[in-house]
Amino acid sequence: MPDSSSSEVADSPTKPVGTKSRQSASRRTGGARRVSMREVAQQASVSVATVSMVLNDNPRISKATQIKVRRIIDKLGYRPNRLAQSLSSQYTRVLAVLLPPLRHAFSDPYFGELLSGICDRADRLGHKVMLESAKPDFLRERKHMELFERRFVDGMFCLGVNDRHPFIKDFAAAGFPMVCVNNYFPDLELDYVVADYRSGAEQVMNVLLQLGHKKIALIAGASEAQTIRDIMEVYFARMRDAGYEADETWTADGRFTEEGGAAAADEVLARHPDTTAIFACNDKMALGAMHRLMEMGKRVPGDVSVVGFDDIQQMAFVNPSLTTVHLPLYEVGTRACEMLVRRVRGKTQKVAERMPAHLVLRDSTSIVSDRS
Amino acid sequence: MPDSSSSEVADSPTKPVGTKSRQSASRRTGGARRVSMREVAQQASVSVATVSMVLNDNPRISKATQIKVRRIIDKLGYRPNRLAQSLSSQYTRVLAVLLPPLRHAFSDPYFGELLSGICDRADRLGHKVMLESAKPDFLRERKHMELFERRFVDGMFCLGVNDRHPFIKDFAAAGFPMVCVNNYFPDLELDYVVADYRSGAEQVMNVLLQLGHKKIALIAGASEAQTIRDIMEVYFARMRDAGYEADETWTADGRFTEEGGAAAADEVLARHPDTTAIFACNDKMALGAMHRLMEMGKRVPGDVSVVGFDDIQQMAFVNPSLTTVHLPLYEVGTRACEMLVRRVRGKTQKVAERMPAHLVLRDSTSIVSDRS
DNA sequence: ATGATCTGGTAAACTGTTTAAGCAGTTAAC
DNA sequence: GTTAACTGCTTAAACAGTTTACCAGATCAT
Repeated sequence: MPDSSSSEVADSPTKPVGTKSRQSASRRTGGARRVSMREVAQQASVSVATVSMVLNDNPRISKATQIKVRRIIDKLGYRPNRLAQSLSSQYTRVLAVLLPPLRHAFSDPYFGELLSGICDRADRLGHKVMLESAKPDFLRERKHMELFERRFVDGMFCLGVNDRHPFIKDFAAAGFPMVCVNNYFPDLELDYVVADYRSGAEQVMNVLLQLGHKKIALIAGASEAQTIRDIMEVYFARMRDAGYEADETWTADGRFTEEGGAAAADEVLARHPDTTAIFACNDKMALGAMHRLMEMGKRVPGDVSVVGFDDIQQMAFVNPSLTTVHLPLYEVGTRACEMLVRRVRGKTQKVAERMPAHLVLRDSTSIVSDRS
Repeated sequence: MPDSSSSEVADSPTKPVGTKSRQSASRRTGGARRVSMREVAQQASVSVATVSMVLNDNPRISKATQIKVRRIIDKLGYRPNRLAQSLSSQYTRVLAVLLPPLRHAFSDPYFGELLSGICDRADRLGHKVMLESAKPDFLRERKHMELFERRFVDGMFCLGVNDRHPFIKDFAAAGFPMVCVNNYFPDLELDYVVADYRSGAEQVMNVLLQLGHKKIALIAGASEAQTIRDIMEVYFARMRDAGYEADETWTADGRFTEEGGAAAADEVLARHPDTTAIFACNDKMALGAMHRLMEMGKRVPGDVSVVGFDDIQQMAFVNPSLTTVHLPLYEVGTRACEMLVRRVRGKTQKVAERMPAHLVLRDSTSIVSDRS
């Protein structure tokens, strides 16, 4: 080592290093010669530091050197190794998306739309997106923390979390950048971006009440999520304000699935056969409920109106097309991404954002029929 | 450097290194002390190589040393840095999924289901999954190659590619591990896993013909995909065999979307108002077609039977529930993942696999009505 | 003429692993 | 009795970058 540095210049410029790295490179990438910074530096007769500075547009490099080095880079087809960059810079420029461990989480348009927004913006901000599923094992083994501790990622998005997921406190405690997407925890100091569920619910209740409905059932999802509780609160408040009956018997848990929605519709209609409207907290449950209603021989919206939430793509094409609340999920995703990146870069203030939702009136709702 | 080895033991074990790394560690992770292998080695009075071997369960390490080192690892809460591991080992254990740049690609249950299978299996095989969208820019800038060249990933899945995507040849040419998911290129030597579209199409044609349909239209997607061409071939062959009319006028391109399916239904019915059955190459187009038919006042399946392809989750809950071909998309995903990992590990033989598809008979199909 | 400042660059330390080579002592084989 | 193969570990060289401290020469003010 002590003498190799002195002999470095004397050596044939291409031979010694070239031979070595050719061996190690060919070990994996059959044929595709791997070029390192060192080789670029040698060919350009500058130091690796200079090459590094050229790549990072450091103003201390002269125009002439810039051009000289860039020419060699192009000639050799050099690409900086991202692992080495990350190891050195401490930034991986990778963000993780933590999805709930539901069987169809990935194929759920709700998560897909959020994901879509996240990915698009991440790409534009120069970040990669990694997918993780919050399986019980995953959390038990603290893998969500390992992602940071082992320098896999710079930051994380949490989708579909709720009060039964105490793990989300871990990030804040350890100071790891995390943004909660489309859910929030009023009593925790966490960054979040949500759609305005409350306003969405208000709009639904307004239209249903205006259409003359008095017997309105609510199909909720897990009531452990704050956004769902927001909807429930609005529902109960507006029913009470209007002077109509509304208690636990008018609600059922649909677990956010089509099957659950169908079962919940059964449940509610068994208890209140005179129900004239069903308000589901997401579109999948609404679809399931609608399907079950029709199986029961009820007409939608003739006998029962149905309203969903989320406005996922397909709902404009089902029969009847579904009245629902449009959530700007894509935008929630992009916004969340911007915030997470900002947080990764060191911003420390808590961020919280609420994005507008609006009702989309389609064919699954109508004026209450008088004979009921 | 030459004397530091002799003084290493004499030095206070915690002080010199500890001080240095505390500084650099605190630079990012506010408070969460970062522990490196070096510190573990020091505390355990062994070399870093030994710690490395302990972690990798190298049999040359004695039981006693194993325990001693592991105790220190636990005590310090040490986690190996994945970047350093990857840099050294040349394996990132990250796989990329390349999705087509469609507006709703992520929220499309078709891709979601494939993705779900890929992610689950990748996780079990110790790999992470990264998402990429094959936007025009992305390909033009050769980013799909950069992913490999810059050591982001070990391998790649290509979903939703077709003949208009010449870039997929690049991987094979450069020797980068890639598996084509649910599509294939008969004349290219690429690994792939597909569902058996041909058999699925046979089953559809069988049932439609058996139900007495003679005027069957086909809504295709991009005919640049081999799997779609497979369906078309089967369609034409079976129509010809049965002695029924079938030419270009009986087909339309639905671009795989609901809107496209609706437009295609319009097109086909304008040309052939006596159509009694529509066979769509995916469920979204089938849904769009069904919706349009009902808007036109046609009854499904009373006037026109509709069959889809893919069997995505929702289709059991739309009205009427959709008869479709169930593709084992989740399993295609898992299988593709197994193959890619094997390929990354050095397996060189070309792999090609076809997974069985089966018809799911639901309410959107019926015997042809005689009055048409 | 001389010290201060600026310019453009280099050497070396640093990020945190893996792994090939080596080493001293023991045992087995020829 | 020499060679060979273990054993359990260490050393040092990779891996491929970033960054900091320093340095030689040019410019400038005094």
